[in-house]
Amino acid sequence: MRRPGSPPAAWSGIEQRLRDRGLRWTAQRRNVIEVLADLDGHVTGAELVERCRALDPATIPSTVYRTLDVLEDLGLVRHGHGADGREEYHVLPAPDHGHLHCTECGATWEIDAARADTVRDALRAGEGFEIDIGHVTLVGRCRGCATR
Amino acid sequence: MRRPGSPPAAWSGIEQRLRDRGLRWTAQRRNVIEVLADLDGHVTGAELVERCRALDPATIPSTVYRTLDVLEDLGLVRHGHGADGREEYHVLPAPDHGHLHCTECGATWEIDAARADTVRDALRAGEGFEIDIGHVTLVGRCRGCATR
DNA sequence: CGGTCTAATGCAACGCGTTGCAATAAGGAG
DNA sequence: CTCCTTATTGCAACGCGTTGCATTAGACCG
Repeated sequence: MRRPGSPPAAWSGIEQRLRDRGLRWTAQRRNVIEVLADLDGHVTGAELVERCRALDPATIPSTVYRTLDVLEDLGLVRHGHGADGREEYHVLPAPDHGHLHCTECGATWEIDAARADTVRDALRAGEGFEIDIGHVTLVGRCRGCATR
Repeated sequence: MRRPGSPPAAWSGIEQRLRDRGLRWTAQRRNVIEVLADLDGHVTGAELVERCRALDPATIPSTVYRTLDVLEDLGLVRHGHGADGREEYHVLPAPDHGHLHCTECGATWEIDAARADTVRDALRAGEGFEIDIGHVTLVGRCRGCATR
């Protein structure tokens, strides 16, 4: 968690980056970004909307989602799908990790880039497929539940 | 595609299997099953509802989804999430295959069990994780789009 | 053939996210 | 500072799926 008032470098140039693309710097976008900058890791769409509403009760969901689309274009966030298919946003810069979910015990956790690479390599070798490992949560059973 | 009137073996005992569990054999369930039996492979939830409505215009979505839950308990279908997070149902018996989706060209295709096993093995070895490969659609870039 | 128990249905409301469209407001030009 | 262009917003409606609850109707029993 970040101290308010010390925006990470990733967010600092954003106002200019938007303008350079002919996009606009609005109060609503400022809010979304303020919330995102205060986050580390993941948020679901609904959670993000909630947090924006805390900052500005007049927040409209569709505006938040559209802002996220723009930020994704800029490479500042990436969306994925959780175990239940819900939207999940990763704030960048983030290591290229993966997510696993155990259907038996309900746990969800991350695997680091090195582990994720073994999966990536498997698909690259056989299928020539370059997986976006962070995009979906892989579902199955964890070591504990599988052996039990 | 199946010829009407020749239900596959998998569905034949279902009426009894339901009753054995204290569940009931209803007209609505019959409809869902009739639609499923006429299918090979996948359907999205919405598509299935649509097809049921063709059979009985009075079909209610929530009933269809609840029936699918029951059938999943019985092991006759399994649900997964498509590239966009939508529900997708696999009719059994189905080989334990995987699904890939290319974000660049939009294609979605299957990989057979053997290929899927390389992914499974990668996760089993490192993480002790038993992936349910059919549950989610893996997203990334296909060979063509990746090299281009 | 009723009577009884309770699984299943229909319905209405909700949750998350997306989309179309008219109204608003950035932000560059004069 | 005012005007103009058009990106963005707010809003309302939609799509897919889920949930709670009162009502209906399977299916077993005597």
